[in-house]
Amino acid sequence: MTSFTVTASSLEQTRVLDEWESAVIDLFLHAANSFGLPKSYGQIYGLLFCRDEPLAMDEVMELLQISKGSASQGLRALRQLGAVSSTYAQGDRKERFVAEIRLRKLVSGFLREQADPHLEKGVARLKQIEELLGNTSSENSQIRGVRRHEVLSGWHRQMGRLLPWVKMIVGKSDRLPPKNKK
Amino acid sequence: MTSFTVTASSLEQTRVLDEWESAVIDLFLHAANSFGLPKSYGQIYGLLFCRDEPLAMDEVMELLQISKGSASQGLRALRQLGAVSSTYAQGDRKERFVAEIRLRKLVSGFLREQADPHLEKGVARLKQIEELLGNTSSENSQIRGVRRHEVLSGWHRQMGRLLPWVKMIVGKSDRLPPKNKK
DNA sequence: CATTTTGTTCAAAAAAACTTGAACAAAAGG
DNA sequence: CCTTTTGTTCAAGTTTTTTTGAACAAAATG
Repeated sequence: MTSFTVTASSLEQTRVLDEWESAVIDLFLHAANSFGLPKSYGQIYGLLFCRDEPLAMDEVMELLQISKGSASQGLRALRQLGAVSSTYAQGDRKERFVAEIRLRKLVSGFLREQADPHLEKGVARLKQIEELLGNTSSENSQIRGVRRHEVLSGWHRQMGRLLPWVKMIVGKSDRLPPKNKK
Repeated sequence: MTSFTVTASSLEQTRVLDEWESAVIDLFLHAANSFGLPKSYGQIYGLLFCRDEPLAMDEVMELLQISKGSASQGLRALRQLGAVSSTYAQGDRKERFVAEIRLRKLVSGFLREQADPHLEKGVARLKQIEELLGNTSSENSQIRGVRRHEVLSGWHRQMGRLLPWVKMIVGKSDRLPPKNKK
């Protein structure tokens, strides 16, 4: 009676979002935002995170109600970050996507794409500042500038040391620890 | 002849930016941006970072050519982050600001203000998802949801563990190491 | 008090970031 | 080839964030 097309589980859950899924998607939306990524990237990742089966771009568009452009760009960027990977289902032309769910991978991808480039640009900037210090007419200012340059170099070195540690630490216990107690 | 008002160093450098200072300010402008802070915060911090003497708000405004509003809000936010501290020069009504230059302090302030609140909101969100899982009609979906909730909880725990380490690691060798070689 | 100096607030303007969708390519099928 | 399906690109539109500046408060000065 009321239970009509209800047990269409594995293959039909694809069409609508469960409440909890919306909440997870929303969580990732906010998370993406605070990592400086567009909201839509968060939504897309969140959706894939929820699902067991790979989704194609058009399914992502429909489920999240976002445009082709956003879906395309979002999926590409997420793959670039290593947050999503794609497969081609046998005998189907569509590319389908799944979320990378290992925190270590997510973090290291993020650092590789976001932090590492900044560190490299940092080298160039420091070099540039060093050059400008040559121009400086006032001796006092130059001395001050050299000190600041040293401080910045120190910070740069520190950051370079920190990143590998972060990757390590997050790697530990990627799997859930055995549940003890109750 | 050519050296006229030239040696007005310590107290008069205040009026203009040296080239290297502009470069440092620009560096912090970009850095702020990639930490998700407004550019003006970066500029203000950068300026103070360059200077030995504390600067008042109107000096910041003039040197950076920014509005009263930006200067006021920027300085307040930076103080909140622990990136800047203020003093009142004896017999002067103006509040004057200096940059916190110890990386450890900067990082821990940033984490305290930005990361910690997110972790706390995370707890609430996880709880909410857990509740929504109760509503879920499809058994399969619920099971899937429980799994995802477990994954998210694991991530949350990991992040909670990571932050203290970051504060530690950055703390090491805050001072420049003794220069050996050459 | 009235005045001056210093600093905050917040609505409106400006700038930046994100999203959209239509036009365009690329590849598969027939 | 021509058509269909799938996916990319990017200019224009939308939304969000940041900055501005004028009005306002607070505190010191005389």
